Amino acid sequence: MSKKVRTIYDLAQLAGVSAATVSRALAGKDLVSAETAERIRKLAQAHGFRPSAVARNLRTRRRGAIGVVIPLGHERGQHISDPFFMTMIGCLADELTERGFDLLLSRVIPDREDWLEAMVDADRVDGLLIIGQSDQSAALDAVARRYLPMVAWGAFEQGQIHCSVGTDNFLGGRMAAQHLLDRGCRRIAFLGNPLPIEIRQRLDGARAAVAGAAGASLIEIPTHLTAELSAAEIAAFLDSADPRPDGIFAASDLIALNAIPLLASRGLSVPGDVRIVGYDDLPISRSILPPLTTIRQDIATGAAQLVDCLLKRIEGKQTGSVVLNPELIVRAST
Amino acid sequence: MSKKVRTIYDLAQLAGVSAATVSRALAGKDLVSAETAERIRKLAQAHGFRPSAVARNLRTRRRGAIGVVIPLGHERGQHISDPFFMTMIGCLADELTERGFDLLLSRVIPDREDWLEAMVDADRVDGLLIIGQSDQSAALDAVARRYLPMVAWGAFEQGQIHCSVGTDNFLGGRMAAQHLLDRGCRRIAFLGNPLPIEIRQRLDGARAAVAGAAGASLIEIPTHLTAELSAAEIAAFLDSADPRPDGIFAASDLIALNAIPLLASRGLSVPGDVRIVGYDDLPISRSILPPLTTIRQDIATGAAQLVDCLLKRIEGKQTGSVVLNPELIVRAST
DNA sequence: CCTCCAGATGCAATCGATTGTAAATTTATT
DNA sequence: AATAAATTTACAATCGATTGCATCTGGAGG
Repeated sequence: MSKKVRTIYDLAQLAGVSAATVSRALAGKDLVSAETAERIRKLAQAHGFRPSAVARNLRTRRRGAIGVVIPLGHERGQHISDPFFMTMIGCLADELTERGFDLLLSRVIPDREDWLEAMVDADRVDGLLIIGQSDQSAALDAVARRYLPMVAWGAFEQGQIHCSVGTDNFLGGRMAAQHLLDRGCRRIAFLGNPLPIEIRQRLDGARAAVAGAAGASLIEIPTHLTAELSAAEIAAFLDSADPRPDGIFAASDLIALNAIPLLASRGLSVPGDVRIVGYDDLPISRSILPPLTTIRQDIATGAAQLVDCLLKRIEGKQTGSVVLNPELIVRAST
Repeated sequence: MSKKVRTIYDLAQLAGVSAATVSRALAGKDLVSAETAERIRKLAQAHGFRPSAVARNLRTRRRGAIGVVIPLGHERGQHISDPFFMTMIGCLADELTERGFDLLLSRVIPDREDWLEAMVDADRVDGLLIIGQSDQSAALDAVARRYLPMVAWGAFEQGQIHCSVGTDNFLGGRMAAQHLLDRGCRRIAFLGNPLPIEIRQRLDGARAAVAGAAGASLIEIPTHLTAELSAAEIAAFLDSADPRPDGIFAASDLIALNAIPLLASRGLSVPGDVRIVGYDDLPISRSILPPLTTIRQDIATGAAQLVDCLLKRIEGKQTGSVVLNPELIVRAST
């Protein structure tokens, strides 16, 4: 074995052609004859040669990578354990690799205001995906004015400048509440922190449904931001509520998961005494007892739409925002 | 405002110096006078100029990015919803950005054998972190022979070639079982699929503890690979076991979370009738009812160690594998 | 047998920053 | 004042691939 083939020049020498020909052969251009191309490709394979992505990126002015910005949790943990994000990342990774892009992951650093500008100026990626805009809508709009290839996951609001892809949280909330009403519930409790816009929209949906049902009322219980820490608040509500609710709409499955054992420990059966609906359709929601009725967001479709929009924008086209429909999954908890 | 400053040449012209000086000033080298450097830096700031990372990478032969390989789940979902990975990614992102590296995320594509080779040859990253080696130890060893900057999270086995960082699963398993024994349990059930090496080591630890206790026995119940799907198997075991176990060691918190409602629905109280220990110390384990006793892996420390090892290796130094100690967190479930 | 054309290949500039070394400038020394 | 020493700055090569344009080759057509 001779010395390692590092560059297309090495390979060109081996093949007895010029570097340009090697480059074209490996890129699959039709300017080289089929047989030469084949020979070069075989040679590259044999020597385990892959052209340097960095050099290519410099020349072609394309980065071959998409930046994905996610509110990743650590000890201080906000969404730290929400499986939703993990699933989303997985789906995005699939979509992006399929289209030949790498995935550059970034943490949001909340204490710096120019995090988005910095990302854009660093120019290491062809586009940006923002997962979980929460309350950054204004920041996104500001950047969206001058930077096209950026799409955000989450709520759609009238008047926003940036492009977003997400499910219709209002509709989802209404479906959940309506389902409880259809099952005969009349005193419905909403568990969740309405500060993030997505949650507020779900609450709005629930309000709309309840307002349309005779004799029904909605009790709104703001829980802690972090689902895991909200158990105490839920317990306090359950012990003080009089009369007790006969239906619960939890703004996320994680909250429902916290609530169910609390109900059980108070001798309340699900769905006998209280019916409960979650949101997200986490995998675990299917296997707990009783299996949880929930509103499902199709994450795979969402990820595909995100990437579609982004690629269109990378090509310079404008795209509108996408609002997907959520789906009611009925299980034993109602 | 004149036309956009895109390159150091543009900036050099503005500043009335050469590109080389700009480059050095921005890089903070001491070859340029302090005042010139300051002037250039101000100018760069004013024009929102950042030197191209791609060009720099090409010249310096450094990539400024670390590849993180994770078994990301999608629909077929294996670890799809395990919050452990999300937390790990978050911690790694912190450690890496702090040290000036980007995080390039990759999905494992299980059907291709050369996934690791491809990653290495693509040469887009300075090093690789493998999270969740599961059964790929041999593949890792093969690559480790020729590729230094790679560290894997997970189990350490005698004789492995590659560098790994992880907690002592044997010790963790023994601690969990010993804790149950100390609480007076004598018929202990182990719930978990022992195929992944990490789980097998936990089982081995549990065996060792039980073997050392008079009159105690260990019942090994292999559950489904995916924690979420294992409920049926656990139920089947609970209904057939005679006598019923008085202690349960779940190989992960997720499994314990599945098991607890099953126990409750059979009229078995925790910890009155059955004590139960989990593994991982997920955030939700603290807030369920009863709060779960568990074995905690310190993910933050693990992530820091992973990055430390990797950076040493990028500098060409050898490093040994690191085995961290797990910690028993006692809560109300035992 | 010569010209022409199309297809295949090579030349050389280019992407944007880094850096060894040479040149220019300033400061120190006698 | 003249030279040596030290400090700044500029020149130009380099990283490795891409690509417009020029060149070469071989066969068709006249």
